[in-house]
Amino acid sequence: MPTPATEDYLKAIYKLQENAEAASTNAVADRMGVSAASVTNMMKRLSETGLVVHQPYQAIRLTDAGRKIALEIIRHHRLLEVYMAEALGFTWDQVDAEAERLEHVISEEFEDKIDAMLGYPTTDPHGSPIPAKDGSIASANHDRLSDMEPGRTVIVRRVTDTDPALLRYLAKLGLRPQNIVEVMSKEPFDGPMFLRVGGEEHHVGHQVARSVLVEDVSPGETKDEGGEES
Amino acid sequence: MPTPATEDYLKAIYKLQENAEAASTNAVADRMGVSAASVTNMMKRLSETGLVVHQPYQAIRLTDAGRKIALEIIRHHRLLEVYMAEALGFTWDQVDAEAERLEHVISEEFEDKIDAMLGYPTTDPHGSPIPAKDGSIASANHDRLSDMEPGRTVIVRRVTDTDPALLRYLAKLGLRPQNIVEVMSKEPFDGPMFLRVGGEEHHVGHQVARSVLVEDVSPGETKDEGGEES
DNA sequence: TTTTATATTTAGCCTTGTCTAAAAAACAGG
DNA sequence: CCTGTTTTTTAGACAAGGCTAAATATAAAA
Repeated sequence: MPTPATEDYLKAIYKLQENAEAASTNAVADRMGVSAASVTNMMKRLSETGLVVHQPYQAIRLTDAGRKIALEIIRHHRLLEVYMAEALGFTWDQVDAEAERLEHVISEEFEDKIDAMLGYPTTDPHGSPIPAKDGSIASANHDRLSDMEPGRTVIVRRVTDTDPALLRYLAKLGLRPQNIVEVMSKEPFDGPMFLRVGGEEHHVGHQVARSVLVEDVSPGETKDEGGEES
Repeated sequence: MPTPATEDYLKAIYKLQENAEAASTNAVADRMGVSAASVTNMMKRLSETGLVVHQPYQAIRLTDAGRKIALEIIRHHRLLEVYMAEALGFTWDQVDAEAERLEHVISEEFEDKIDAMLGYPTTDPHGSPIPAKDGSIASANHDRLSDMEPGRTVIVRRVTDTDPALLRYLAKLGLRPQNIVEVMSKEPFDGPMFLRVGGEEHHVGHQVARSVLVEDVSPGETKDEGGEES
């Protein structure tokens, strides 16, 4: 069985790769809050146990075995988040920190029971997909709210930040999954956006809008697969 | 914050003391499944942090600070057991192992939420008292079923074993908290007892009967405080 | 292409928690 | 009161994870 530390490293590497970022030593160190030297050291050991591939000075990649563990832990994490929100009345800004610790210790039985009790949810309270038991995971190709042009109407699908203060702010604005947002206007040079959400109007900064993933549902908009903005 | 290992040591020492046994190095080692040398080593460090008092070659005692931590962890453990049994449908033989890992990682909020959701229970599924938040704990002075004489009628109050196989056996016999048991007969030399439980009759071995704590409710029986059998 | 800056690795050290083997203290029996 | 047994402690090692400081690659700039 992998240790909690091992699981955390694999998860960090997975998230970087998912984000299409290179899992460099520094990137992992940043995300984990440890020194770069600690990462190098850990990667040497994870290589030996066959969970990652790491040639010195190159990006770290997960092996199939490593990815499997990462996805199991992410599954635990997100199921726990849903459970704590639904069954225990935690708010969406509290669940991440709690799940961060519980994810390493719950049994397969515990996982199965809460999964069934929740009716086999597919996303967590922040809209992140919950990996299936077989290791498959839905990969939605959402846009960032910060990239949407004025006049667009979008549905919030996911929030990619775990900072409790930010999450409370987003909840107050109504920027939560499933809510509809109209982009009224947008200032240049990464300036603030002017939004209409559920009857209210708000100005939100660029950094905040970046962490909100949306789906364009503007009239006449067709779903195009993987189109980058030009 | 104490580490999980620290918490486990303090809990082990607490349980020995609760059982009126001396918390010797060997006793703790046994209970923890570690070597005696590991215990000596750990006690040196726990002494330095003021959680236990340990003079070489003498019994280990908890300080107030150490007892406080032990009780917090036992509270976590027992609340989690109730929660998993009531809310998640775990059987009473499964909850101990699961709680053993979860007890170290749940937050104060998690503890409070499940406590409230369960209606502030005072005992766990095995009848063990749940320490209050202030560190107080109900100390019931129960007898062992194995010590009860033929003719007595008793109510099962608590089971002091965590072995899943034994617990499943006890459940099948009906030897669970709140159930009424009549002692029909009892063989000498720690022989088996013949019991009537809920309309069925069973022969149970001495070791098994020893792990069942009961309250005497025979007709004409008065509650006497702390009376040892003569 | 040489210099400079940045990223990564090495080297060496530390803490926690564990172990085995050997030494020492405590206990028990005669 | 001495001797053998049991208990406990000491000594020394090890693995996991982490750190800092120094060395070395790599990438960027001149």
